Amino acid sequence: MKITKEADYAIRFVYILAKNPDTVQGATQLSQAAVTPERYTLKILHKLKHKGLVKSVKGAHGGYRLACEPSEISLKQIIEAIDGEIALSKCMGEEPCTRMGQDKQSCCFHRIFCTLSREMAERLSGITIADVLTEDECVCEE
Amino acid sequence: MKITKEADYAIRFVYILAKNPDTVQGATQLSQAAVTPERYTLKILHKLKHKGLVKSVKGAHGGYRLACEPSEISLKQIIEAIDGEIALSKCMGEEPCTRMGQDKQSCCFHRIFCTLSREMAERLSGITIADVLTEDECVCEE
DNA sequence: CTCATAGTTCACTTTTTTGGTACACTTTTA
DNA sequence: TAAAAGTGTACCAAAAAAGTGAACTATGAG
Repeated sequence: MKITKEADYAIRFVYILAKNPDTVQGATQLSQAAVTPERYTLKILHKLKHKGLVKSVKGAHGGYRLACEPSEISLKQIIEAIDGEIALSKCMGEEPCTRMGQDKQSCCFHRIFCTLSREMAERLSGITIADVLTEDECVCEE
Repeated sequence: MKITKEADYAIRFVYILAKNPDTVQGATQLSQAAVTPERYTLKILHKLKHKGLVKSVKGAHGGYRLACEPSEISLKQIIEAIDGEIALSKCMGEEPCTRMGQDKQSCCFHRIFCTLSREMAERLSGITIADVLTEDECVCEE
């Protein structure tokens, strides 16, 4: 019922990039800002790039920047880029399972977990990095 | 973002017990019905008992039965009995974290994840085993 | 044009969590 | 009182998560 640390880091990176739009930031810089191991940072950024959430700039003074506007990147996109599809139960991904000795096409929990997973995904897709930036301001003004 | 297999099993056990109220069912019986290893079943039942969700009957012809009505047992209770408190991010359990180099009392994601976790917990506490039994009937009538 | 910078890729290790066992108990009732 | 059934602790192994190393490639500034 938790997102992985990797997804957690990923959100942080996107957040940092969003805070400084139009600026290319190196992996070293990002690692320092988010307090994460540099190698690990690279790995995560690679996944984010692969999913088209960030873009990389090669060569001297290269680095990373967001591929689109903060308001166009949702938590769902980031989490799914790292952890894969949002599903509360393992029997989501598989075809309808036949556990519990039932010969029916789906186990009795399938539908409930499907619904919950979808709700969660929808909720997360409604929260963008732009929202997080706003929230951040609120926290800081406390 | 997934519940563990153990919690998944736990829900199944409670479900099976709920299907046959007023009947004491042995661990062996439950294992067969849910297709789970017997030893593991015992371990899970132990946790459920510890949290007061099921009761055990000792001695010959002993076994387990629900501690209360199916409508009084929510998915939240079962999942938390096994996996611990529902929290989407690791930084929930800890005290407000000071990552991201902020000297503020809480990181900018803390509040968002707190809200989401609470929402999820509330949603799960609204679904009882009685609901699952009903849902089951629907599936079976497809 | 060349070299330092920075990303890319693959392969690896360590740590933690999950899933599952073993076994030596205790309790109860037929 | 012996067999059936639950109790509890400790342990183990596989898998996933978390993190590392090193060789490689691309690029642009000087």
